Amino acid sequence: MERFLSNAINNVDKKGRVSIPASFRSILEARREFRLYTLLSIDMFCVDAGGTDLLETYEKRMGELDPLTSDYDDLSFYYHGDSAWMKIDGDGRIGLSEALREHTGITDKVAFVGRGTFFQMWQPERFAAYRNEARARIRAMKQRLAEQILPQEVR
Amino acid sequence: MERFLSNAINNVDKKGRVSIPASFRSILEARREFRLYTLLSIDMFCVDAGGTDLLETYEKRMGELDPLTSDYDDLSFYYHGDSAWMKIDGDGRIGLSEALREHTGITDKVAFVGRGTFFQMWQPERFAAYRNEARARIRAMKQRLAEQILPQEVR
DNA sequence: ACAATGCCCTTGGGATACCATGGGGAAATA
DNA sequence: TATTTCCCCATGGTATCCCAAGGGCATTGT
Repeated sequence: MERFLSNAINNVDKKGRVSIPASFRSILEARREFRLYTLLSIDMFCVDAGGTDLLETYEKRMGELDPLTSDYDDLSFYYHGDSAWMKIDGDGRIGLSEALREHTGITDKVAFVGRGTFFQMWQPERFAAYRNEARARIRAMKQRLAEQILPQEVR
Repeated sequence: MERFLSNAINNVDKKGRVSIPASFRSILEARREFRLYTLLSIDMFCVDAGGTDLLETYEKRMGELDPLTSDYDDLSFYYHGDSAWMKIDGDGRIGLSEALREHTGITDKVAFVGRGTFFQMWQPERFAAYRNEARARIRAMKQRLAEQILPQEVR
């Protein structure tokens, strides 16, 4: 299946609309998705977005829990309550909701970031900052792995 | 089947009516439901609402118990005694009962929260508080899982 | 190699439909 | 008869639909 790849920054017009990058749109269109499932991220200031399959992934994850547990309840509360369908208009745009703006800090520009099976929407500055942090963590990770693989004496 | 998704806050007018969010309404209409099954939640200050299928889900749950047990009796007492049908008017509104107000603390605003197969009605402040708690619990849940997967030495 | 052309993508804006809300008044209830 | 419930219509704001234009990129032709 085609992946959501790369990133782009698009402008919000005065009606509060943004164009979804064409490369993302064509993936959605190929899957006959005419709306976006969006979820306010729990640990980042961004929104996860994708097709129905994204929601189904989450529901599958929930499905592995007993419906009577509080874990299940919390997950359902989050996946269904903190998410929304966003209609994609004929020109491939979406209208940003108040909840989305508040959670992400987005005002006049949106950074779209491919994440493989889904993509994210960020306020550009926050995206840049997060990206730098993530890169630093990856460098550290590589370092750790290298130390793990090479025995002490060889280093 | 279409899910109840996202959340919205609507006003109660001086006649005591609230509009059900259009996205929720359209799901009910598609299922030819012209009234709402509502149940005072046991462990939250909210009301669960949905179509006939919601009541049927509960009855099925009861059905798995022995009718002669006190558990069965309690559940039946709860599902049938603490619930009510709410009529939906031609404009998609419902009138709030005294019992509902008392249990939820709702006065002039209602937070509607999608829960997939049903939705909830909250007093907005209580909803905001519960939502923050739930999100915190999920963050902790993710943390637990991450620690479970990564062996101690690698961390 | 450079210029011209055409296509695709993003952005803009007017018109329209939908939705939440308010209120009048009739019908049902007590 | 008084009060509540229900049905109807009105309105302001917002979201959606439709059409148009400007700019960048690649392709084509000279």
